[in-house]
Amino acid sequence: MAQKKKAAGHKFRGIAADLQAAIDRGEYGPGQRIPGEKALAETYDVAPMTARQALHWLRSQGSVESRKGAGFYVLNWRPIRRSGITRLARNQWSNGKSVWEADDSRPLDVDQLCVKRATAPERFASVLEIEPEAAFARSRRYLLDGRPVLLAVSWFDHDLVSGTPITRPDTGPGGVYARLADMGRAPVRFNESIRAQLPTEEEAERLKMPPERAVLRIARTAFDDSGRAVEINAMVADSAAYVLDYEFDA
Amino acid sequence: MAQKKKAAGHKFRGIAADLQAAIDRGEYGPGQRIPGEKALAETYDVAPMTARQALHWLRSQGSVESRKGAGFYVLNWRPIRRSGITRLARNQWSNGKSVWEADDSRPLDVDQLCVKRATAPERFASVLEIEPEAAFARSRRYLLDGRPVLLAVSWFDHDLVSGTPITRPDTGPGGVYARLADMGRAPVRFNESIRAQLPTEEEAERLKMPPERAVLRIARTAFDDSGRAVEINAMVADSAAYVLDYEFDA
DNA sequence: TAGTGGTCTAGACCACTAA
DNA sequence: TAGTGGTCTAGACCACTAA
Repeated sequence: MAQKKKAAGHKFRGIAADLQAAIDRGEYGPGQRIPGEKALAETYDVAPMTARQALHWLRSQGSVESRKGAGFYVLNWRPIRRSGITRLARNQWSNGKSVWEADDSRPLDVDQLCVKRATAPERFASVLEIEPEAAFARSRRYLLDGRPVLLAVSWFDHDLVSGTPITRPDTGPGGVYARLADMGRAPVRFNESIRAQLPTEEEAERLKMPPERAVLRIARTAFDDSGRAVEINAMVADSAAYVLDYEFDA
Repeated sequence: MAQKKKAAGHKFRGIAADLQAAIDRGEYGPGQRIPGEKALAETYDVAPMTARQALHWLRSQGSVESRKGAGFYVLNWRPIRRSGITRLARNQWSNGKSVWEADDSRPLDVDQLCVKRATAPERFASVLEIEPEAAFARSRRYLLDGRPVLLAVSWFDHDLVSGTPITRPDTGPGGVYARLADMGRAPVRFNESIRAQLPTEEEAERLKMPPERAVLRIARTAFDDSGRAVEINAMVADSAAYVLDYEFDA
């Protein structure tokens, strides 16, 4: 009968733990291939499905990535530290005092830039106090070393930004916030809401991430000095790539 | 109709989408049971494993929960809105302007309170500038309507808090921050770092959540006016239960 | 006692990769 | 061309639930 080396009915966890430990010990270095479904099934004397579960668990953790037809390969994320409150970022209070190993000094590339009139999700439209159809969207994708890590769509009141540089691919120095300031609608206050959810199929494809790994959804609303929302930036980040950081006074 | 191309080999996605749509339409209300593995396998003419994948996908989204031996039941989360920057919370800027349907007016219960000397994770110890063994931990679990939603462990320098009310279950009015203030080490600045990861087996059990659903890990570091870290609060939140909220000036 | 989810078996075919 | 991951089949036994 089936041999039970771990708690009954959790074989795949034991296999995953073994592999993770081997990765942590450096037995498999970044970029190296780890044993595949067939090899694990034989080694551990389990069904291929069970070996697969272990590999997918590692993948959804971000420990490995799978390449179809090629195998599973060790990843070594140095998460991007995203400072939500940028003007206060990197001050004396936090120098070198971080609970995560992370890095915020690497430049991100942008592609898939798309600016167009579009229909906003209901919940964004209501915050912007517009009809969903009366929205303008600036969409783009961010990459780190060629790997997609973040999707972002900025939503505006179409009537507000129509005819301004905000509707053009290049918004000029200072970006959209500087242009909003030019129009007398400078953002003076921000709200960021964060959730972790599964990616949609499209999001997973654009981020080249496995569909079972969570994304961080960050919705940043910018308010002008009259308290009206002038922009909502809806971001979707690969959860394996990001650490979000906020600093504030007591 | 926006029916996706039936790319051969994504049956479970179609089934999951059908069920989610039925839930969204209200065909299955909160608390109601949805068809199980066997029923779905028959209805859609697929293998039980395929039906199971669909149900587990819904579960990892937080749309349903499974009760062993009883079936899958519709959940209706009203996420808890956690304001990171509490002193600024709920001001004019954000009144009624939220992109998520959430609620922050419900009281949380506390259980599993445990205060003891303990060994801190390396990365916490180094931020607190102590040896891992020289740590003191205050651990507890928070529940909403009887459902666990958050685990929290506060880490201190053992030598600093030893003999103070911080080492007792009841820390008195104002809690640990007031006691730190009594000692001349009042927190004046905070840093919160956020990641989304899979729960450990123990975390999933204590939160009564499926192991494939992500948790939000929030590490809050409190600094005194000399810039030294006086406390690290390591929180683990069910990602289906929480929206994190930060507000700040431009 | 009948039914359910949790885990697992032992395969299959396909598209894709690397040599 | 041999090997791999992605998806799926058609079951199995177990612990547990609800009637």
